[in-house]
Amino acid sequence: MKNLANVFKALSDESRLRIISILLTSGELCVCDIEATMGFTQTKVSRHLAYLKKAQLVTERRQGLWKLYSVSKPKNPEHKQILDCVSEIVRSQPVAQSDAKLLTRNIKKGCCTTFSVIKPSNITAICK
Amino acid sequence: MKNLANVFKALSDESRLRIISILLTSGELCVCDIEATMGFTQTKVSRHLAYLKKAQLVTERRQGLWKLYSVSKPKNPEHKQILDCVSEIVRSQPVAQSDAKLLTRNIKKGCCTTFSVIKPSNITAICK
DNA sequence: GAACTATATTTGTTTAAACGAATATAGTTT
DNA sequence: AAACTATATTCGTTTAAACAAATATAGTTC
Repeated sequence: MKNLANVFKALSDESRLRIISILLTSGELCVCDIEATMGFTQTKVSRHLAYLKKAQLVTERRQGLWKLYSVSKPKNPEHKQILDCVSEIVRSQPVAQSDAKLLTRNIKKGCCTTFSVIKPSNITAICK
Repeated sequence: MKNLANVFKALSDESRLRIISILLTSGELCVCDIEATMGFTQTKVSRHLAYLKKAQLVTERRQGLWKLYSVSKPKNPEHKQILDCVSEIVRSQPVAQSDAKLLTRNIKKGCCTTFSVIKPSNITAICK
């Protein structure tokens, strides 16, 4: 029960819920794309992602200079139950839709997850 | 999203999750039965119940001297979605089972929800 | 209405969360 | 290896949560 309480604690912050929301719609995002989409500072995004990761709600993989975050794949039935419930609830929130639009606009600008398989040198030439 | 975050905040404490759990198994309980079952102080139980009530997770009705608490009936589709998810998850936690046993033992002792429709004077003669 | 009982709130203290600014780390390019 | 970039962590400060002990409130009994 302590662990479940910690999962809920990780979900008890609006910024973190919004991060989960846009990760659900995008599949995978680098930290700076989350910053750009939500207008958060780098520190803030990084800290919240660390919190979500500690609660096993998100997973990260390195891709060159970037770390790409996504909502975790469930590890066992209980974990799946929680992730499914959370996903379903978060997706049905109104803010989820508006954030999804912000994300789309950001991706159209091309910075920088869309290019995360491209060499950094080429990306910085295109973005910013 | 802010509201959802607050709901999760209300769920981010082990004591509160356990209270929800025994309210689910019992249907309705007075504060002192929760105290007795979980070994919590009166202040602690009352405070946590106030928190849960503020998040609309539990409801209370007065019955004589007692206040009987129960998990809320959903008020709208979103509310129902959250309550259903939470109930399902909480019920599947291991501690929920052991707490249910403690509750049964407590009810057998007859203090005091089982008698909440009886006059207080008669109850105190039986319990304590 | 006075004594009593169940529950709620206040008070003071301790522990944790959130934040920006600054600094550290690890991978990349040249 | 030095300069650079994306992300993580530390630091100091502000705001909130948790708790027990004490007090307040509202309903009950006599």
